[in-house]
Amino acid sequence: MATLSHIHDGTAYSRIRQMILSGDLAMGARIIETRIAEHLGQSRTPIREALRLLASDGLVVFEPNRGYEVVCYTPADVREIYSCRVLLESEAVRLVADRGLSPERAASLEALLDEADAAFAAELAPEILRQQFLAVNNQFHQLLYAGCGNEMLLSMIRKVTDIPVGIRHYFRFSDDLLAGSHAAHRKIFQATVNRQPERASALMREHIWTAKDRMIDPSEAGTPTHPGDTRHDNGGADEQSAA
Amino acid sequence: MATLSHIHDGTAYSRIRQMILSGDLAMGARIIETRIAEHLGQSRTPIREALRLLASDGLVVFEPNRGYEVVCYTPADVREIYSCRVLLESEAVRLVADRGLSPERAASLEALLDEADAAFAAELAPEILRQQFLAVNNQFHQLLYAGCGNEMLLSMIRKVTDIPVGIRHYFRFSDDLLAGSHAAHRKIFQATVNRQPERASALMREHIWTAKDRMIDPSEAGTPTHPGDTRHDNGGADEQSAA
DNA sequence: CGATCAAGGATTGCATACAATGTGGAATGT
DNA sequence: ACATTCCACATTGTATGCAATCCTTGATCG
Repeated sequence: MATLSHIHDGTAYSRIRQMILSGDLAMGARIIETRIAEHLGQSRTPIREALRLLASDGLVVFEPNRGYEVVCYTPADVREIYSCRVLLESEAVRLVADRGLSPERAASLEALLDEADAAFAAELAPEILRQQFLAVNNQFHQLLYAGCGNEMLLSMIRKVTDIPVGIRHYFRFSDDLLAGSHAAHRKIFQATVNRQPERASALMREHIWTAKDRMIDPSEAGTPTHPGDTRHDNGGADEQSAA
Repeated sequence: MATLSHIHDGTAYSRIRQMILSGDLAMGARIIETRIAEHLGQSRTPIREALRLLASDGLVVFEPNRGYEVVCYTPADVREIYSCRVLLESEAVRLVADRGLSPERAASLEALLDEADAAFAAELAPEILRQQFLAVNNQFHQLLYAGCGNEMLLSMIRKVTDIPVGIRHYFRFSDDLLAGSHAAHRKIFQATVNRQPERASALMREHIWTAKDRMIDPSEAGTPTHPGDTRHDNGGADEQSAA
């Protein structure tokens, strides 16, 4: 039942996957089997299988008899992804807070948060800081959900989380954004260790919504913001208003 | 971005997939590449790729150098899946109710509901009735969500919905269960056309929870019921109780 | 009698060869 | 000059052959 998408071995699949996630293969880049094959020193057969898998993951798009290219998300796609993240990750953290964090995992998470603190204190160049923070950020989220007890949920979270770094160009960053994100992590972590499922869940929703709000082009590409995403802002008070 | 998992063409992938979903290949059955290859009149190469894809879908499990077998869900796995269904499908129907059903889709859904009514009225043999209802049931859910506007969400719903029919042996069926399920569909549909997102969502949650409650062995296999699934029963009143 | 090891068969892993398809460009006709 | 057709190249689709690995079975030894 466990998907293999989080494994980092030396297979063609994981190597190509890493190239896409890291931006080594840019979004929209054409992928030619023979090119990749000789680059990885293998024949086309295992590369083909890897590419089919990546297409199933949604990391490359595949057109029969045409070939593959790295997925190029539209802003609307990214908004979809973030809507799913809100849903899935708020649920995951709720489960974790309900079950309780293991002491080891709590310690690891706290270490991660301290690491981020150190990065902020180090007065790094903005670009370096951003990069470092995003790495810690991802680790925090992954580690936090790890003990939620639902493997299917975890695999779906990986699907909406492991996407090319290139999408960060869709977001407007600022210094306070990173700091705010870090503060949110602290609060989420605290609510989780305090066994406050609903609170941790609500904080997580707000955390991801905030990130989504920093997307560029809030008007174009069809879907401004997904309908209903504001429900928790008005508490569903206008229920039945359109009936 | 659209996954191909719902396509029913003549490819080896979709053919094997259908064999698994229909139970033609039983849960837990070993799959040998050469066997399938000659059965489908193709060489091993496309079959290998199809099987890798199915492994990524979670429909077959794959052990390197060992081969494939049809996934055999444990009751705990099915409970995980149903927890995810609650989460995903309640959200999907909420979105649909918020956006509003298109008249054509509403008509199709109503036709589907009438079809189920006819099946009940026809006094069929229990097994036939069950089979027919389950088919209509699946169509109803798929069609209902189709206009939710989030392709990623839809693909995840397909992942937790398209599973081998064999899992129905994990559930205890009864005549009133089918009738109750049908009644729930009517109410969900009504709330949706009435543009009551929260109501439709709550009905859907309850609908799937009810199904989950009919699972056999509510005690064994590790996870009795996923923690937190009862939150909506107590309204989260015991929040912070364990802090 | 049981356990261990070896050999054989079965199956997957990979590479190569060839067929099928699609694309781009050049040549030709209007 | 522009459009169209046809050919050549680039790329994917499939089949086959062989190497590597794993499992099974039978024999041998304690």
